[in-house]
Amino acid sequence: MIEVRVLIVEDEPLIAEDIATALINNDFTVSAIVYSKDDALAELKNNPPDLVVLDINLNGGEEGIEIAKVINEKYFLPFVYLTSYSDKLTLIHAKNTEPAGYIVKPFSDAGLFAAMEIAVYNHAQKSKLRFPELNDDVINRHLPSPLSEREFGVVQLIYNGKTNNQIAEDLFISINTVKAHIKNIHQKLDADSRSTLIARLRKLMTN
Amino acid sequence: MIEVRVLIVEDEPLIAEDIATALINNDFTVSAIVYSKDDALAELKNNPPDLVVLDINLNGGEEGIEIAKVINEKYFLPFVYLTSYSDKLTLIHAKNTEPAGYIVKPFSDAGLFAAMEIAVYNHAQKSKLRFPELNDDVINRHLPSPLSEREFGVVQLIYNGKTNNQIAEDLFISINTVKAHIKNIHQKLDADSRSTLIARLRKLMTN
DNA sequence: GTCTTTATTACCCTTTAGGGTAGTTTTTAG
DNA sequence: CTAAAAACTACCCTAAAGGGTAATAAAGAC
Repeated sequence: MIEVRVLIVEDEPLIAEDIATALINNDFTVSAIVYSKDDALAELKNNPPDLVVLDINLNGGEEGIEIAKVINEKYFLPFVYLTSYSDKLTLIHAKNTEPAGYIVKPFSDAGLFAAMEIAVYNHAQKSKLRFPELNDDVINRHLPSPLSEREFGVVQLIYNGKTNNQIAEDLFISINTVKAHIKNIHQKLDADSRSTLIARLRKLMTN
Repeated sequence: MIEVRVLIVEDEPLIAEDIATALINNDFTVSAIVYSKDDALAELKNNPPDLVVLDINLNGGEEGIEIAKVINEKYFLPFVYLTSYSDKLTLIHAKNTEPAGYIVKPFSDAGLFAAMEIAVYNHAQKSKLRFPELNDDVINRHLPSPLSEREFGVVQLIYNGKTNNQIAEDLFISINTVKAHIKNIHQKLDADSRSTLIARLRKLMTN
């Protein structure tokens, strides 16, 4: 079991405490409880959690949504809104920030737990989509002259930051051979250095 | 408007033609119509589309689902199932392959169009998650000694395959300065070459 | 105002990478 | 079986990157 650190952003201390207790009972760790947007942003920067519980209506406004936007822009973290079904307009704004879930007040222990679990799970799924492994089919369909299997093997090692020497050792071939392969790879991918090669690979993998 | 090339996999030629006509009427391009799994795989390899319309029940079996699995493993393409609500077990299998949508037979022109639009849109959203831009906050929270703004600027250029000279030109500074920055960056990120640096950046961005 | 961090530059030297040419050995396809 | 493609190797040379040291200027913190 991996520790999940939760940041609670809620301006009503009693509710915040309730949530904290419920979370701890369900094997979560509370990284901090904050009562304002500024404190929330500071916590995100200095003591980043794995998940954020976010009251939509902070200090009478929609500060929760502003925090959500910052999370989406600057941090790759899941967050769940705390909501009491206030006004519909706020809920529309909230939905557009793509929250991992909602906790509706008053909440039950089980409901909280379920929302958190789903949030963590969905975020793990999303994580898998980021920086996927190189795939020869995806790459080759963009190339006039496709990479051979061996060349693709070399490409993967370059992509993972290996030097020519390390590649030679890994593949049990001479460094001269490695260089020859890289020469051909550079031609096929129109690159002239490892780093431009890697940048091009990323591009090919997204299209 | 960008051309969307659609591969149709459907063993009943009449239905396939219907779909093709409807697609063309809705400004899609049909890259090919195939009637078997083997032909579908060949098309994916040799003439890759942007989207696949996939009959679940090909040749009496569940070949459509097998094709879907290959698409998920080897290609990063959205696909929509063609289904006639046959048996529930098949539908469960189909759901597990994460299709971008379903087209239910008999389909209407509008229904087809909607399903395709949604599929294309969702796929574009997913694409954004792949290989995201570097983010200094995300990177710095993993580092004991964070990157300065300038260093992060250099990092981004390295990440995009620029040489030291190009970086110097881009930032209007001396190549010696660039080298000094890179030296510090390497220390902070525990790297000793551009490519290991890039690999490490990827790793930091996913955690 | 001083101290610290960041940014800037220079010089030197070593290692790594990249590009050209050329050759042999496997593998694979027709 | 033969031709073509892919894999492997060597050698040479140039360019780029990386690491050490050191010094000045600018910006921010206290």
